[in-house]
Amino acid sequence: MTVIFSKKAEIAIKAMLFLATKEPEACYDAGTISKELQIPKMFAAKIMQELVYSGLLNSKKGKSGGFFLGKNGHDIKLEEIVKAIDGLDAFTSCVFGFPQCSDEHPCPVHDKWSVIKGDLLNMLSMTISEMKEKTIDKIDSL
Amino acid sequence: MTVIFSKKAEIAIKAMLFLATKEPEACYDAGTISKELQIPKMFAAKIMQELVYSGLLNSKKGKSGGFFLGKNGHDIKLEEIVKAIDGLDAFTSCVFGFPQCSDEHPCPVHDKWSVIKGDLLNMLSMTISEMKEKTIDKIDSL
DNA sequence: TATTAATTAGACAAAAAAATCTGATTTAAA
DNA sequence: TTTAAATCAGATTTTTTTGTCTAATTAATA
Repeated sequence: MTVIFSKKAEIAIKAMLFLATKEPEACYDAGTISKELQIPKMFAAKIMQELVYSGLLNSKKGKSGGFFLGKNGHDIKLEEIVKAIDGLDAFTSCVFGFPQCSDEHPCPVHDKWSVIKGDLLNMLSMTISEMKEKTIDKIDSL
Repeated sequence: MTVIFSKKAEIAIKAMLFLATKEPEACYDAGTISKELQIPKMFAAKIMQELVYSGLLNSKKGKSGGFFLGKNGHDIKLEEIVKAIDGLDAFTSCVFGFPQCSDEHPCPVHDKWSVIKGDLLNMLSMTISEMKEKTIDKIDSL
């Protein structure tokens, strides 16, 4: 059981965080990133591709190619990364999956979950740059 | 992507909530419960068995057998149900899965996530009886 | 221009989670 | 005592998620 987002989303966030700590246009290839994150190269490559597809990363093909941030880290929120990989359903729907749950027809934890959902979205509003500031020199120890 | 607990845990909660709205020792069989929750009978049966195994439900075998709460609804917290089915790792570990994440070596969202984890556990401290009070006559519309 | 090293797309495989089946046992009631 | 209807345990199947492979394309550089 993953916590709040899938393993792929977890990796996506870590990969983007890694790139955010580097020079803006510097290219890092899937192999380098996979070593950094200690995951299989082809799995990293696949996830990076999804991020390119959604515009969060850019890529350079061919020899000495690789990946780099698609826009300034100040403009990339965690939420966008999660949205690109998992979607945001988890953060907008009823925690029990009751389709009719709403303010008018609340499930038993509707109010509490509504507050928590807000806090979760607030947490996900952090940008990659902000994360970087909090992470400098720590990524290795994590 | 499930939100905070698995689909099985969702079903477990709904099934226990259903039983909580009935007479304490009244038996309801897997078929009845599966119809109520609109899920396959055998899937319901399997989940009920897990709940029996963990002591949250009791069962009566044989003809006109079925399931009923293993203890008073006032003494059954949501948390126990989730724990029985999914475990509680999700509510105690780092949201990014960083194994070393701690107060001393916080990940970038450690503080925010710590608060949210507390709120989640608080939400799960609700008892089945409390949920019932908030749900009476609503379970059909949900 | 040939070689090498990278992304890309899509098919494929493996593992995990969700769902189903089967056969044994239990028990109420005909 | 026989039958019908239920739980139970464990194996099996299906679906989803995770992870791998291969062939095509791209581009730097020798």
